[in-house]
Amino acid sequence: MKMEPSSSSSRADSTSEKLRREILDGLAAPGDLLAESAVARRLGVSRVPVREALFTLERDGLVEFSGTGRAYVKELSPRDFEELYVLRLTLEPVAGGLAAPTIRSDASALLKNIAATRKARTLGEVTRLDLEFHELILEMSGHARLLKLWRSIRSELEMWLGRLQRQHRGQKLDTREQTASSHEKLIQAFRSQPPSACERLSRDHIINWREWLPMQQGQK
Amino acid sequence: MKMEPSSSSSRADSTSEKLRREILDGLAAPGDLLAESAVARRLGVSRVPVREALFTLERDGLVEFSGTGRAYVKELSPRDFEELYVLRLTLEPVAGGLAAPTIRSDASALLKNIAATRKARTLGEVTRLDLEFHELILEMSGHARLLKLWRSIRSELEMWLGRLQRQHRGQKLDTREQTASSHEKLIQAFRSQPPSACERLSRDHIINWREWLPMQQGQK
DNA sequence: AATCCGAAAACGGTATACCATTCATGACTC
DNA sequence: GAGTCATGAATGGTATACCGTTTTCGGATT
Repeated sequence: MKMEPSSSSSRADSTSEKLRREILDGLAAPGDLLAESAVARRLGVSRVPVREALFTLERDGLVEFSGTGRAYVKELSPRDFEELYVLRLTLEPVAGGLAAPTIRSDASALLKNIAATRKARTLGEVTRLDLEFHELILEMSGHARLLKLWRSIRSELEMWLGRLQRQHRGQKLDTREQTASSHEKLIQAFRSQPPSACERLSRDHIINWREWLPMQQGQK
Repeated sequence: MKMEPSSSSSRADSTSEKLRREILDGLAAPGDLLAESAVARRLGVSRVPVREALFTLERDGLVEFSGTGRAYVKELSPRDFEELYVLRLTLEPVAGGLAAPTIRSDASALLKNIAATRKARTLGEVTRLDLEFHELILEMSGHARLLKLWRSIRSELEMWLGRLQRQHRGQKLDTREQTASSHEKLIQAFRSQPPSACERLSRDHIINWREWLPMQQGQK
């Protein structure tokens, strides 16, 4: 028998997860100092696991170190988001092409995700399931490093999307159905098209996603 | 006045560099255990910087951790190299397209690299300068994350190429002139072609590079 | 009021120590 | 001889302590 994988046994992991959540939820504002001792005291662990957690978060792009080794919550500019967008546009079509055969043989995980999306109760949940859908395709590509690279930008994407949501509370776009049906169409196409077309479809899907996003006015 | 950047002030950095070199030079064989205490004793530092160095090397793909936290020198299979090749094919054309305007305005760094390549005295030096040439393009793309992703696979590439070299000592291909002139042509083309063509040219350059490589017979 | 400066507090880098777990070795059993 | 189990060494995770550097802040100076 095993423990559920969510509750990590090591304090370094649970510390990085707690900090990640605080950053993604906006509790820790961009630019905030994450001092090792302070975090350690606050979370009731020693500095060692905190230190390790900060390195992890740096790898995930949520934290950056100053020249003197201090860790700060990273600031994300619209220009940063553009970079992330270009990377999705670069990585995901390749994954789509590679994953096409796998998806044709078994798309159950993707379909399950779509069903869950239709039952989502909050906008945040839709966003999470959306990213999970795309990560599933990366996994099905069978390209371990491609998946690793994609994961290395996932947290930054989540941070940006979370901020967007908090800024546009009022809007009641039906993102849920939009996302679900868009993903559904993508799978249908994947099942009937050759890999090269799957690349193009993946690309178009990202472009569409980008256009739906409510963007801020400030360019830079 | 500053210290030369090569000698890093922190022991964690110098430790990771020493280990990186040992792995790339084949002193540490794939599969070898890198026990924290043993490395610490051998290098005359405590376990703390060693631990940090091992995390760094894991990020760079030279080391992998077992489920119980032990660090081993990563095994690289031909299939792993295929993944790396696909990633170059994915990332570098995008960088080429983005870097085109910058290169047109100032290609001096690239030209300098080519000149150095022509003066290289060992095959290993040619390889290093080759990778540096491509990294320069990534830098000139102005896309910080694209560069970061490329760097995250650079060490693995170096490891593979180093192993190839050691396996094919006898061959006396004139890689030096081949590399230099190929890079020269690429720059010339970059200067006269639109960004979309630069993407294609970058892609072709990588494909050519791949075909020149002496590959092993074993597929898996 | 603005600037400079020095002392104290905060902070990061590293070493050492402790403990639970894992791993390797050899004896023992069948 | 193959498999099993116990024991001790090796190993990683974490806490704590020390030290040099950086940062902060209040007071002196202009």
